Amino acid sequence: MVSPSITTRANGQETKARLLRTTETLFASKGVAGVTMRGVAEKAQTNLASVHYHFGSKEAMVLEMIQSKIEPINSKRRKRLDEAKVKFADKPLPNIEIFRALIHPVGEEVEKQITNQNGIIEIISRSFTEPAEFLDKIQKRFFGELSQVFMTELKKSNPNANEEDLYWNYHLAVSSMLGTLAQHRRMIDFSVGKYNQNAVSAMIDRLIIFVSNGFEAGIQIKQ
Amino acid sequence: MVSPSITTRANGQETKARLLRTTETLFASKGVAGVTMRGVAEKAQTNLASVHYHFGSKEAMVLEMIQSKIEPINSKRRKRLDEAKVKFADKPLPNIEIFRALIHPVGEEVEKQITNQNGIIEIISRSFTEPAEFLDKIQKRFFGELSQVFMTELKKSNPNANEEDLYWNYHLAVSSMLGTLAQHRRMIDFSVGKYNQNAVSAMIDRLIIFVSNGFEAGIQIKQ
DNA sequence: TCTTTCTTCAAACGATTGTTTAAATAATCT
DNA sequence: AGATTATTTAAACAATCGTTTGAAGAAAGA
Repeated sequence: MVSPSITTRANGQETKARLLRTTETLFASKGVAGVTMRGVAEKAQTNLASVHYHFGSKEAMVLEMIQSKIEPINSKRRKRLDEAKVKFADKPLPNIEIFRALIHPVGEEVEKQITNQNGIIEIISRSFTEPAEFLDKIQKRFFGELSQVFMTELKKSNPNANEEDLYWNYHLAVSSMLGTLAQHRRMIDFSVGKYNQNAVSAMIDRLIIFVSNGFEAGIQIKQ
Repeated sequence: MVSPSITTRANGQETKARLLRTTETLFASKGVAGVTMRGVAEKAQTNLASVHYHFGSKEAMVLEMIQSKIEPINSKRRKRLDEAKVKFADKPLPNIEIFRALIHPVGEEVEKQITNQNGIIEIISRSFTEPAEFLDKIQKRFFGELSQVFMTELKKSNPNANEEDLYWNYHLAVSSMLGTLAQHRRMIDFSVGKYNQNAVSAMIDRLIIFVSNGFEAGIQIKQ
């Protein structure tokens, strides 16, 4: 028989999606330790074993959820970088354009969520305040290759800079970005009551300026 | 068994110190989740229940250990700030002096440890890659009051700056510092084989420049 | 010495965790 | 339809954790 689209049975894919959403919520509010197989199963209104059936393990489930959240951002990062290259027509990019391509997509993703339930910011934030073994996996998986792309671009834009300086300050820039995202909840204490999506956007814009200026101050010209 | 020691008995205080050192080692290498009461007891060659006897709970034990590591750094931070005030004789401090007082003591503490076993950097790093509930306690306990001191000083040094800009960029600076310390292991990938205490010192110096320049770029002058 | 206090010990408690098993149910295919 | 596959279910497994208990041991005070 046909018409598989009209029939809306609980065909596993739907359950899986429901499990991922639940994982998202739990992870955003309590981190990886707060994601328990039983908790996910219960909140997603299914059985404990079916969670293993769909993902194989807890770690695989959480990583798949994180991937679904970070991948779109990384795509935008590459896209933004490419657009900037076109715009500047093979001339070396200003550093701030490179860091904008790296950082701004995070803000865009935040704004995309009208119903700002389990914010992407919370996901990212939690991702970088997790026990180290977990964190390492995330970094290698979602940040390794991307870093090389951006590092290459920074070299092009700063051909006369000491290479060691470039590496160090790129490291500082990325660490600052991650640290700021991870620490974003501290902001709530500052901007009492005013914490919203605009506040996040403002933070992102400020972060870009902060980071690119810090970066440029740190690289010295050869000779 | 035999002649435990010529000098003293195992009088509790000694056991407690031994437990704290063990906690240090485990925490530095595996984080708070890697600190198990049984593991600590075993490595410290004492009994499980005696760990509770000395600390009351696991959390209290870990926090006491962290406190013993962070307190000296915070003392140095205040001292450095006071010294700078004296040096500049009531004139407003350059921002970089303020950030140097905030950040440099971390590097000093690293250099102090000749036998660089469970480095202070690892402790701090782990402290900021822990589940959020734990992290919040650490931040409030070891960073709340200190932040106000430094914020006040920044206001004095930038009397014409927009106060909102000051808050935001101080937040960015602190987050960058914490993020960099937390992410320090990424450096190992960069400086293969060359990762040592000098590398940490170099990182600290670069971080100070990075942060103070990022900060200054972010604050705009009123009118 | 006797007594009191501090410290250590073995053992169990109680709760939670990720994972696996094997049977039951639902959907799909021939 | 029947056979096959995909999914869900209840139940148990196995391991780990922080904590508590009550008694034994050691040090210090009287």
